[in-house]
Amino acid sequence: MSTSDRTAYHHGDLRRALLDGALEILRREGVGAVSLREVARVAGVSHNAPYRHFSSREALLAGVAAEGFHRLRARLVAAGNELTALGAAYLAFAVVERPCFLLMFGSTLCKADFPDLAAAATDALMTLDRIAAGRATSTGGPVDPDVIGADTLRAWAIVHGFAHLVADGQLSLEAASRALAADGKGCPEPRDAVARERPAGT
Amino acid sequence: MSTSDRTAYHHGDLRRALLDGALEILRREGVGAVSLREVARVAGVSHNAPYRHFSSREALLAGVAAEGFHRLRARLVAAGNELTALGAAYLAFAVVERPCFLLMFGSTLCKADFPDLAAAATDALMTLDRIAAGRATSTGGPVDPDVIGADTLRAWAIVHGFAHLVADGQLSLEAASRALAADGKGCPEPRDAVARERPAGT
DNA sequence: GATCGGATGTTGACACTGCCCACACATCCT
DNA sequence: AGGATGTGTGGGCAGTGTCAACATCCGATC
Repeated sequence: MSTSDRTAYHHGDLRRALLDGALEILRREGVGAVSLREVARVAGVSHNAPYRHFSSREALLAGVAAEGFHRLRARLVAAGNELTALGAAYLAFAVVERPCFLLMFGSTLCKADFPDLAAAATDALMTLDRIAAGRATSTGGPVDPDVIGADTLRAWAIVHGFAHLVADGQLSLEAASRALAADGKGCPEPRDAVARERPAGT
Repeated sequence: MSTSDRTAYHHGDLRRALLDGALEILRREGVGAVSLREVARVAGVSHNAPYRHFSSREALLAGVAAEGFHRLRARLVAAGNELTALGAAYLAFAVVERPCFLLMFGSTLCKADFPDLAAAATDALMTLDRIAAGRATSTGGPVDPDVIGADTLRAWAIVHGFAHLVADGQLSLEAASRALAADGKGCPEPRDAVARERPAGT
């Protein structure tokens, strides 16, 4: 009834509508409120229509999470290649997209069950490494700590830790940002000095 | 029927049995499988008995999570006061008690709704700071970044980040342990030198 | 252009869940 | 002895995920 307005029997792009609706509900009311029936209701279809596009509720959530990783990746790319800016972007995503962030890195989904989700996650993280280290890495497969830079790994852990602490409400965004900025400058120890040499934007 | 064996009508210590049963199910089948009815079934009581001890499913989960924080605290205390050992203990908890860890730091529970849970969390984290910094801090209330040591905050974020990455399966335990150990020695930069001077056990 | 197959959406049903109600039982206090 | 109170029971309701059978539409093929 929206995109191509065929006959009102076939939706047009129900899969897209379901993902959008699910994200909307996720953002407003949390992951617990995302039910197949409610999402179907929002999309204006019967309670079983979603099963033509997602094999289960988990699969729908996996789709939403995968798109979350795509957005995270886009934010990282847009942040430029300075470590501090990358960290800020990561943190901002965790705050602005809190419910989605918690879905992406939570216990609800087992990434092994959803290859697309796993790929999206790896892709985002490899992008982070590629930007931070200023070199090209292949995508796909699990994160290999021997491939990813040791510096990037450490930076990732710090930022990820702060992001979770903030998302959980254990720490204020201000405190985390301050600590993160201080760490970025205060503790460089350039084992992988090449990546740090470039002045970068901001 | 267990502790004091009164009349088999009154359970004896149902609250305890419910918490134990819930933790058991949580460990074996994940948080999604923890339902009030199933927990009641395991405890051998009617489907409504749990409501005499927990006002909702969330409240039961909050109780389980609070006990998780107590166990985490115990592990930290037992680990001694060397930073590396503390980090390893934190990481070990995330791996061994993965479902509980994810419940404790996940989006399922809003800590603001459960004061006991919030207190348990703060208590564990303040214990971490107290051990790491070798000084006494007051307990209760949210974590104050001006009270907690800057060094501890940074260490906490790193360890917490690695713990989540491992728990999510994004990183192997070995890689995280290695990176953590390397970081513990490689990047001291003792702003808060007092805490590090003591040789400590192990 | 008619026909048929596959993709997509619908209706109905079942088992399960959280939560509310009224009721039964046990214990304790006066 | 006799309520008052805490604790467990049984029934019921609305909501959910999922399955099976059916309806409808689109596009390829004759």
